[in-house]
Amino acid sequence: MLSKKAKYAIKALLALADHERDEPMRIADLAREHQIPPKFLELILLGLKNNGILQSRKGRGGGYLLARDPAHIYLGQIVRMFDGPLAPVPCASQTAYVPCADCRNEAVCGVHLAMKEVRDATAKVLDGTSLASLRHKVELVSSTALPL
Amino acid sequence: MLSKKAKYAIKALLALADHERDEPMRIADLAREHQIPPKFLELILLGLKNNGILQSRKGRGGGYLLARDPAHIYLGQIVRMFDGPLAPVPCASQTAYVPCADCRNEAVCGVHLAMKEVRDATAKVLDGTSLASLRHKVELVSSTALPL
DNA sequence: TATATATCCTACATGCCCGATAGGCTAAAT
DNA sequence: ATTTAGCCTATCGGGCATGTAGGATATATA
Repeated sequence: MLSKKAKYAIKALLALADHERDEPMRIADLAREHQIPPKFLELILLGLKNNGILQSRKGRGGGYLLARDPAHIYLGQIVRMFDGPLAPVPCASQTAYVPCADCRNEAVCGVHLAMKEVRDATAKVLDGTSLASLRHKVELVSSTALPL
Repeated sequence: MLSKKAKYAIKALLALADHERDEPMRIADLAREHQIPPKFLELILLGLKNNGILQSRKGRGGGYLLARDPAHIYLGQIVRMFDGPLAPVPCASQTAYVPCADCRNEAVCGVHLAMKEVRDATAKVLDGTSLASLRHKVELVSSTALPL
């Protein structure tokens, strides 16, 4: 299950990727436009900044902007940051491997085997999707979609 | 994150798939062999029975057995049963679709798009893996693995 | 029929974490 | 100096996952 934090983070980042580069956006505006509790979003954006994904400017005319090119910001990093490893079980994680206490021999564990496949499939999607590519996909879909 | 329930369920089911068909296994034995709290496992197996995946026999010589061929018991069903839909967000679920309250237009939502891909990838793995095929994979891996 | 065995079922405890809020601090622009 | 907007820590409430308790029910065996 994707946490609200990760979900809100992705939404905000996509909005920033759509926005004029070098023009900061304010928390309050992002929150209003995407129906996110403003104080909660504040926390989230702060986290993104402390992880080097966002930059900020304080004071009047300030706000947040992407710290690097949206083509190099991947969903995998965002999701891991807020929700931890992608793997459904710690023993199947590549980035945060922890063995199971109750598992005698991992090589013979069906759960391990199956969940590693799930992890790999998930990682392939999320580590292969950047803000830029996602933005592009949305563009494609919406241009062919029926109007409301 | 895979819940303990789902994890224990898969382990127990694999043990049953390895076991003589039509020879019931007792909760206590399954629990001991796989380091699962017995009363907790009881709950889990009961759930599996009420969902038609297991059969049971009461009294002396009783226990649990698979209700159908292990080649037709898929991990997807097990995981959904204990942990709910595979999709990271309800609006990306195929089996339990619920729209997001905060989403104006799903077709233009990047989160929706990306998470649908994650769901599809996960479902492909879990709905494509049966107890029998998983058992077979474990066999293959363990035969080529180095001994402890 | 009596006893032992093993599942059935409901209720409960408990601890953790997610979502969200509060409120003061700091920096920058005007 | 004042206003604006981000920075940061603490806190809180509610829900859920994990696990436990204990009795009811069904079945095999002696």
